[in-house]
Amino acid sequence: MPDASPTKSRILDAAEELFGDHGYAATTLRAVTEAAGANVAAVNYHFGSKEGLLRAVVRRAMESVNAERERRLDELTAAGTPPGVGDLVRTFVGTGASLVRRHGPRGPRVARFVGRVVCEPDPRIRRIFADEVSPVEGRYRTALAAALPELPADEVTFRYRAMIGLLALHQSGTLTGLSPDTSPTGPETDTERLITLLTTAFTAPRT
Amino acid sequence: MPDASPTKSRILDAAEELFGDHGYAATTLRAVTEAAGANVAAVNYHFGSKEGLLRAVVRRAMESVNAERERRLDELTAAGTPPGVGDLVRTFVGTGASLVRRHGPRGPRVARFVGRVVCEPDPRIRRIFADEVSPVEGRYRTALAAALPELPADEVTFRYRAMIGLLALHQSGTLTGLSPDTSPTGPETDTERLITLLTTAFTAPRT
DNA sequence: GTCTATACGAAGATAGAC
DNA sequence: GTCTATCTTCGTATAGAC
Repeated sequence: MPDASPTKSRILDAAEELFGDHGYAATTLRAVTEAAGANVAAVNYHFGSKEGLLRAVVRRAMESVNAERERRLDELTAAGTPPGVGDLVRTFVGTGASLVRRHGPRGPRVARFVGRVVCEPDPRIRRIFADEVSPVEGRYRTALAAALPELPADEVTFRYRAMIGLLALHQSGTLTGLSPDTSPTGPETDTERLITLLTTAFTAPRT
Repeated sequence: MPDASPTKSRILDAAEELFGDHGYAATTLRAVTEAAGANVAAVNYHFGSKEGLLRAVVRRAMESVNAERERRLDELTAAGTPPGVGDLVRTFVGTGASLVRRHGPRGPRVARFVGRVVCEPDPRIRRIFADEVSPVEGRYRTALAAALPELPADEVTFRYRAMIGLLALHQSGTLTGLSPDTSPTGPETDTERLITLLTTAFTAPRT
């Protein structure tokens, strides 16, 4: 269903950009509605609250990633032999990094926004994101545990969370530097480096 | 030099706790001064601004960590043979995790605060933290590059930033779960797991 | 149903009294 | 040094135009 309201859609676009650029708490609703060419009260009408607006932006950004992660995990498990750690990490990280391509011209903005939301320490914001990705997250964690039978379940969880965190830092540009465009190498190189780092980290001996 | 003003000291304590619990942006100056039993304008007088208060809290939290990181790196390099990756990672991560012990009863609060600040995506906040740790940070990065001669310099930097990021996520409790006390294992176990993960990750093949 | 105009209480910052 | 008063701006709530 395409957006019934053009105002609603413009507010989503503006919030996505401003939340990603300045963070959730530092972004004022007035800045969002001004950029969207709408009135302040419109966000309360369409999304209920500032938090409701955040949830809507997260959902729009993540639903296609969730779908592709499901699809590729289905492919991996349908192949007969259970997927290895390398395949799982590459699929998960690669799908996350493919946010940029998936959202067309809005791609870089979406990636920056998502990376920033995942790093957010506020429990309420973390909860909103967790709600949107928890189904597929559970499937990957189970598959990783199966691929690492010698590793205790809680250490798998520990490393899984490290993967989520590093992917988020990668997407928000923290891993490449303070300024977004200081990286001498391209973003694909960093993604490959992240996959290498994480795959090796997962196969570390148990502690 | 002990604090000239008891009000100033109480404001630092209160800000450390509230910034760590609710994040910088979500913490109101009124909540800080109320918890400190002082007037709202006292923080503006003593620290210039909310940002100045943050810088003061960061400095008080990190100066002993910086000092111990310097000291232990001196020990490591004075031993004759250049330090290996495992020693460097263990020293760096262990020193960061020792925040808890180093600040006595305030320890857990300081660790939560620091972890949260490092994860903060706001460039101004990141800059404040970077200012306080940059000298010793440079020394560790150089030592890591020397211990990994086969790795390109920018990939060392990439993995170094991953270490900083994961240490921060570890200290803010993101790696152990959404709620702070859900971890079935103790914090030392998680620190050991982090050291294992990072040491293995550093020695991954170049990409 | 969609949206705008506007008002309310609370927050951060500042100036000046003491 | 510390506090009071005040200014601007924030998120939210209400009422009504179309």
